[in-house]
Amino acid sequence: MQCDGNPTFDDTGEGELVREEIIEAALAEFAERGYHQTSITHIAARLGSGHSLFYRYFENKRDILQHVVEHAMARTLATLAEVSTGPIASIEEFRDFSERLGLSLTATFCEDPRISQLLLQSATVDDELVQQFNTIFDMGSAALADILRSGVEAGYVRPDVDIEATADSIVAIPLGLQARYGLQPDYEPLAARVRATVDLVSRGVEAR
Amino acid sequence: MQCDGNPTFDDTGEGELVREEIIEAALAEFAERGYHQTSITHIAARLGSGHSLFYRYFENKRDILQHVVEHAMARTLATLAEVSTGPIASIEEFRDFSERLGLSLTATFCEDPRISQLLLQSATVDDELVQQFNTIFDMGSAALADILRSGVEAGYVRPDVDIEATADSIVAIPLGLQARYGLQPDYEPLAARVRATVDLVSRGVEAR
Amino acid sequence: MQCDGNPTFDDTGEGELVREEIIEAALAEFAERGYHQTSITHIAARLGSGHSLFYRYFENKRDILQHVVEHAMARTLATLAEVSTGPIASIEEFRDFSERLGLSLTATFCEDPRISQLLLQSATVDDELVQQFNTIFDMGSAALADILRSGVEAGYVRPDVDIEATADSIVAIPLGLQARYGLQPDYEPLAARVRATVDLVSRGVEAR
Amino acid sequence: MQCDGNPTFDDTGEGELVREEIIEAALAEFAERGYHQTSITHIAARLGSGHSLFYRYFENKRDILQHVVEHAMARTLATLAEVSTGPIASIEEFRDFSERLGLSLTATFCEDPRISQLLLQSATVDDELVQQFNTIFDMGSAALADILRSGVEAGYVRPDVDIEATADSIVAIPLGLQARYGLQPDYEPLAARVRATVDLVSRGVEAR
DNA sequence: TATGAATGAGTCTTCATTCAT
DNA sequence: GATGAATGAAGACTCATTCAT
Repeated sequence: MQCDGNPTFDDTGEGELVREEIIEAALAEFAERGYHQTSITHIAARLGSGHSLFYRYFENKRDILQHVVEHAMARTLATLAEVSTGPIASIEEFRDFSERLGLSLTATFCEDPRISQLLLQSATVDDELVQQFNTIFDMGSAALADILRSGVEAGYVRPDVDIEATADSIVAIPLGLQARYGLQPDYEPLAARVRATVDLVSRGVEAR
Repeated sequence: MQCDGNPTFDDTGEGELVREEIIEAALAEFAERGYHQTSITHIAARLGSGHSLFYRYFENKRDILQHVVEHAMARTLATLAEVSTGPIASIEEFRDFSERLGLSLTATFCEDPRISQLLLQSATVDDELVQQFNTIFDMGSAALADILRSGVEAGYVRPDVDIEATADSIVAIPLGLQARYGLQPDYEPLAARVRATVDLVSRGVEAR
Repeated sequence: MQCDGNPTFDDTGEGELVREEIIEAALAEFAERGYHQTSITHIAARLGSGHSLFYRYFENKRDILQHVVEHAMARTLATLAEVSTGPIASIEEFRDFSERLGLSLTATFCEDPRISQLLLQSATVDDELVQQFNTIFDMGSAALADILRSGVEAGYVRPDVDIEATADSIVAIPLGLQARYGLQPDYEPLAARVRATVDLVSRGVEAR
Repeated sequence: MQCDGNPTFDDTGEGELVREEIIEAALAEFAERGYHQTSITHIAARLGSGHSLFYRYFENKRDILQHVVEHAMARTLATLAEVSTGPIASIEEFRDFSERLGLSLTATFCEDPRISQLLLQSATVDDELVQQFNTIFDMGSAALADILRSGVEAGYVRPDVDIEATADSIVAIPLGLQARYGLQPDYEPLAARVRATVDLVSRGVEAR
């Protein structure tokens, strides 16, 4: 009766494979028609299996959204992790790092736009997901704030910037762009926006 | 079929008042529980009227969303109109104008956060509303691009900026901030973010 | 509260005129879209008046159907009355009378097919109307039985016919034809069917 | 969309049984209270099941009417098929065949009067069913016309009959009788009418 | 483990009817 | 007399969820 995510089988068995498949199918359907317009039957149909299979692996519809979002988030974070480097010592390194990060994210989202579509939708479902969204935003902003702070210390960032507020504004940029272009992303135009953003931000915070 | 938006009464009569009331109630419900979670009965209950009254004034649920969104948009545009000024001749004027615009919008959204909540939701309903959203974004971006172009001509904006891409990035900022803070907006922190954004952008595009 | 068909005004006043108009409009709508698919609003729209006017003149939707049917029936009976003649003395006179009757009815129905459409529908509404329909049928059959009986006495109808059963069968013919051709009646083909029927019946009952 | 008449099970499984039961229940309800007065809930209540079960097996209310009508038609045609014989060579054989046919149909309808009630109703639902009704009528009439034509060739039918028109008139007879007596059929009186009809028609077309 | 039959709560929508003006 | 605003009962239909097999 209680299904806490793992049925009887252990996490590495075949069951986990099925779970992945379901999440994949759900991601596809949610992204294509939206969470509210997607029924369990839609997901099952894409899997080519009966719809009650779903309930062996997930509590309910809401439950799987949670998992799908986490899944998508994990993939995004993996992209971010690839790009992280050591400490940033100059505005050129900052610019360089930002561009690599931005372009890499862009590539990821262009490759699988469903992730982007999903994230935008998730906030309309309930407060808990909104909280989750906010947490991610705040983590991103905090990380950026750290960088800016060390930039101030290192002297390549203006000391008079409002660190937290500026970090928020910067993190907001890819988010807003995703809202506008996320549904049918084209790499080239988006890459141009990334470069423009990097330019804007670098000059905006640079100490002179 | 029989109700094309306006019943028999003319636009200035009492009927129009009821329409406004319904729109107001729908805005409240949509913002509070989300479009998909709101039923016609919810709206009617808030009005204290029978649910069929709704259908005298609006075609269906989708129809009223359209109207509510237009309503909200109109209010937002009214705010923007108040701030618009003549030509901008220097980076200081640019900074000044941006700040007035941002703070004014912030005030509007803080006063009635439901507008912001609604706009974010609307895109999850159907493609038509997504298009509408994109159109608004593009209009904002185009207006800003015009300003930047004239700034280049006037010499206070660097001539090497990618005008369109930069305009998009800048418009994305308030959008992203709204996604993060729109649901429970607090004027002061948001105002700080506006100022930080203005600072970032002004320095980012300024010719030196 | 009780509306027994006549409001306060007397039957010859203007009120009666409005009643006729409503009945006419209802007949048109019922015939065009069917009783169940017709709403009071449809009728009012055709009249170009408010829908509550209806309730000044008729109890409810069911009530007006009753009236419309009676109206249609009265028109049909008027047609029949025109054709009735004195006693029928020979098979030629029988044939002649039948043909005049049949063609006259055909002409009436072709002129206003709505009557025919209505009568066919009425039976699907409730038992009372079915009873009414049966009564009409029986009256027709009884009248025809009288004629046949006098024909037997006069010697031009075979004495071995089952009078009642045969009368029923004969009355059934126009009814069945109406079911098939009543909705879009064309005079010529229907006239041919009338003539064929008269021929069939006359020869069928004729004494030799 | 997902239910095209047959769910996943194949036609021979238990599912087909349930379908039959639903059709039977719908036939009963439609006949008893009329198509328009019958709700899906009525049908489900008769089945003793939830109303949504219905939608697993049929698209919608209109859909099941179609099926019920086809079901009824099939039973009727089965009756007709039993009676069909080889070529008819004389007026006596014609009379004989007609009587067997008529009595057989009468027996069928008396046994399950709901079929008759249903067929009469179906035409009030929509144009498509009216077309279907007309097609049946025309098929019957065409078959009868063939018989009459071969009767003319064989010499036992008067050569001066208007074949098509007469066939229509004859087919109209059972139809009209059904309209009058179909709702509460009694075998004996109906059999008398069949015999009278056969008598009338045989003498009416017989060559002398 | 997997299936699909069954259910009932919930949603949108229509429409006959009433009532204040 | 006439209007149209308002209502509530009722109906079609969907879908998440459960359960027996």
